[in-house]
Amino acid sequence: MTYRFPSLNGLKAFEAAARHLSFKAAAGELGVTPGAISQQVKRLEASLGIALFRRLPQGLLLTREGADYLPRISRAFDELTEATEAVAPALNGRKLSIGISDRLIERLPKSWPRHSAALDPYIRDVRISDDVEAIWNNELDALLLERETRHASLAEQPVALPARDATLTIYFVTRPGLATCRQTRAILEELQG
Amino acid sequence: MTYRFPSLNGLKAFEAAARHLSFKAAAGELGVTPGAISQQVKRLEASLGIALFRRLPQGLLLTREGADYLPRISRAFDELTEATEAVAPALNGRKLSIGISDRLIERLPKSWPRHSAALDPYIRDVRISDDVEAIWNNELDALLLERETRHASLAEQPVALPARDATLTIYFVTRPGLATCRQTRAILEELQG
DNA sequence: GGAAAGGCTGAGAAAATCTCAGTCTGTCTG
DNA sequence: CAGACAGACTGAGATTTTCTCAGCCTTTCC
Repeated sequence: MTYRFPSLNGLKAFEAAARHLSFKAAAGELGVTPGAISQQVKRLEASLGIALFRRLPQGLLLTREGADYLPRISRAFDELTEATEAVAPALNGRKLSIGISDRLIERLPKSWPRHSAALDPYIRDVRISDDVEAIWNNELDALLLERETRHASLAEQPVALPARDATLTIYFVTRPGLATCRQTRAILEELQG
Repeated sequence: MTYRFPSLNGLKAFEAAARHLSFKAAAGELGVTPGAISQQVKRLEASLGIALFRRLPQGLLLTREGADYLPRISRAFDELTEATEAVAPALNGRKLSIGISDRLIERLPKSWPRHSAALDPYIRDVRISDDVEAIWNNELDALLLERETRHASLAEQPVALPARDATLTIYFVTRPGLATCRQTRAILEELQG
């Protein structure tokens, strides 16, 4: 009983691209460049021996095969996500401690984060900090930073916010195990409005 | 709607290790060394923040969390496998052309492959060849070789056979898109007896 | 015509993963 | 009890995969 299926990274790229019908948008979602998506999808198509997309000047279209494939891949991904959320953080219900760099806090909407009632159940406290070490020490659960740390063992989720001065992209940094939990999702959604 | 879950390679290692309750056996199945499995599983556990296995002197045991996780991961993998088989090769029902290196054919059981009725529906012809190029030219669908080619864009499946002289490990080489199809499975099963 | 958008590609950089060789612990054997 | 063995772990370095970057191409829209 051996499972055999294509590169799982390729499937991830396909799934996102098919959902958006855009390599560029998929790239944004997955935090890579469009070229990377293009290459992943192409490799996937080569390994399956079929075309999943039709590239038209007006945009992408799923082929018949791609359209058949997508919902089943999505279902599998749902299962992986739910299974992971179910076992992973023994922190269901725990409130998170969050750090924000001082430079960033001046640029965030005033309403955030102290006065957002919606986040009360998820946030224990918010401190000024940009110390990534604090995450490893368990002093902080997450950091909001204006730059990526690109630290391989941390999860970084980009968030595009409307700020005082035009749009601001910030990064929500956590241990990987916290990247998907209810608390994190609630915070990110609230941030993005 | 963004899916977030741990490294898919790590999940693959976990799934195989949990099924065998052995890192070594999982390594054999996935065609890597036990050290690689050990590292993958460890990374997965770190990213989830929980232990999936208990390492006892007598062997591996799943933790409660690991045991909860496994069936759901397996189900997701089933779905990926089935979806892939459903869309992938437009060769359902096609018979395969197979090449066998001359050195190898002398060492295979006499019964194979020409006289195996079970394989009739799956094999069109068998030729003497060890030319990997022929796979890319579509002149051959698969090769049976005594060594790995380690060609990145080909799928190689090791097969342990009872041969004239003790055990013989050979490699079934195909395009990745053919690695999982019914024909291939039938041939491999027949080979392994 | 000119600019903008989106996808593609090749080269090289970066990251993830694997192998290798050696270690350790516990079990089995005589 | 010594010795052999089995299986898991580890760090260093090699290998492979994946990503970025910069530039190109085609189509659409002013």
